[in-house]
Amino acid sequence: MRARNNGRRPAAAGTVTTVKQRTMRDEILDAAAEIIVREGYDACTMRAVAALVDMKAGSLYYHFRSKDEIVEEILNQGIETLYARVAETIRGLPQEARFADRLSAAVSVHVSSLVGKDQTYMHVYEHLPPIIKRRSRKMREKYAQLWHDLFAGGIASGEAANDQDLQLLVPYFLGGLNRVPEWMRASGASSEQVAKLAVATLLDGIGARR
Amino acid sequence: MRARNNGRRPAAAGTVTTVKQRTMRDEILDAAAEIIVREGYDACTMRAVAALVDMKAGSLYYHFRSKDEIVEEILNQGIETLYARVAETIRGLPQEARFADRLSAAVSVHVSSLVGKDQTYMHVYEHLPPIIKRRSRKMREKYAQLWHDLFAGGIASGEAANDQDLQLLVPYFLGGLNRVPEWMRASGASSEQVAKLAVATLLDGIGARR
DNA sequence: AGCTAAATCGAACTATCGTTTGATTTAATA
DNA sequence: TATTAAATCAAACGATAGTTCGATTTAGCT
Repeated sequence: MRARNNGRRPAAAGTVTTVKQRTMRDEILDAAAEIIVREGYDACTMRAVAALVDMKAGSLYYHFRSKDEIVEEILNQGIETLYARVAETIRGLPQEARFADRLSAAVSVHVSSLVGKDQTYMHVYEHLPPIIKRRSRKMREKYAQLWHDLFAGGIASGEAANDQDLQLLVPYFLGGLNRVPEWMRASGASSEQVAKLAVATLLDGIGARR
Repeated sequence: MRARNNGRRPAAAGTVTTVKQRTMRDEILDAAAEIIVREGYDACTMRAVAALVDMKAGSLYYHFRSKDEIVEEILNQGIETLYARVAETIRGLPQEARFADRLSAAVSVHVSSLVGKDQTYMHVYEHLPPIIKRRSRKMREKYAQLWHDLFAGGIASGEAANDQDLQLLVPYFLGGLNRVPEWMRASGASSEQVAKLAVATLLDGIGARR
């Protein structure tokens, strides 16, 4: 583990605000992610990535140690960004927010993060070979825990039925949401529509009221 | 489109029952599917497939024209088998069966087809590059139509709320189900558990009863 | 036994992959 | 301007992929 610049400069002394600087490293990551999303993992060759940032393949190795490092970083950044956004959203809700509102907010952020213009790299996950997938398991579990806690809170407050096995419900629910981007683009649905559908369906179900 | 034996012999003259014959073609397909599921698409090389059926890579080309043909056939067989099973299950239900029962039956068959010992090849889909995925869109849409009709029937009979946008609900629901096998193996849940959870959640939701 | 077609082998070919490396350019500093 | 470090290039390397094809084996039929 050699020390590395990692493409980011420390904030200037005496400055509190972090300056978000766009580095070559970031551009390469974006390019690779774009190719994976659009054309699949196989199409994401070092030469293809390099071409998208106007470089030759070999030059990428100045910024990354290997292709795996690129892919792994895409995945990690994606999950961490998603986690940060959803966690922040939940944290920012008023104390008295109802379960339904918490859920709505979380789902909205989750879905829009996967397809919005601010999109993260998380759905890249679908395209990855199993070997690389496994490495990110821990972070994914941490993210699932976020939702687990959200649901548990709803049950504790009596706003959600407590006959749910959260160990099954959470991955089931998240699994459904993660698949959304694939057919969203085709159907032309918006993040808001999907979020609304997901929340309404999850909370009330589609059964006719008795 | 050259005429092909396709690895199956026509039933003998005068015979009504179709004899299911295990051909080399089928074994190759099984081997390839097994590798994809266990080790990912990248690991599914012609040499790896050949080794699993005790052959050399070149010999596979006696049975298939290309690797793509193998992968495509795995995908198509999987979807068609799934369609056939679910369609048959729904068709076989008594006329007076309630919507909840129809749904339960369909979900059970769907889920168990994805993970059971009788597993189809459908979850191979996850691992495929987008180019190959797109080719199967038509059949997948046909399958979705099956579920669309099921839901529409529930709404028509008043057993399901009619405020659902089925164009969104169906892919959302199926998307969730298709992701099930991945975490099922990890959590040790059974098909029955998952099917029960999915149906109960979809019908009643998890919101506390008012 | 001899023949024929099906099935498989063995060995190569071409293409492309990730990666390495020494030379070269670019940009900042002294 | 001279020096130096950062960044990129050009070209190749070895590995492995899908594929091809003539030779060889296997199995059924006469």
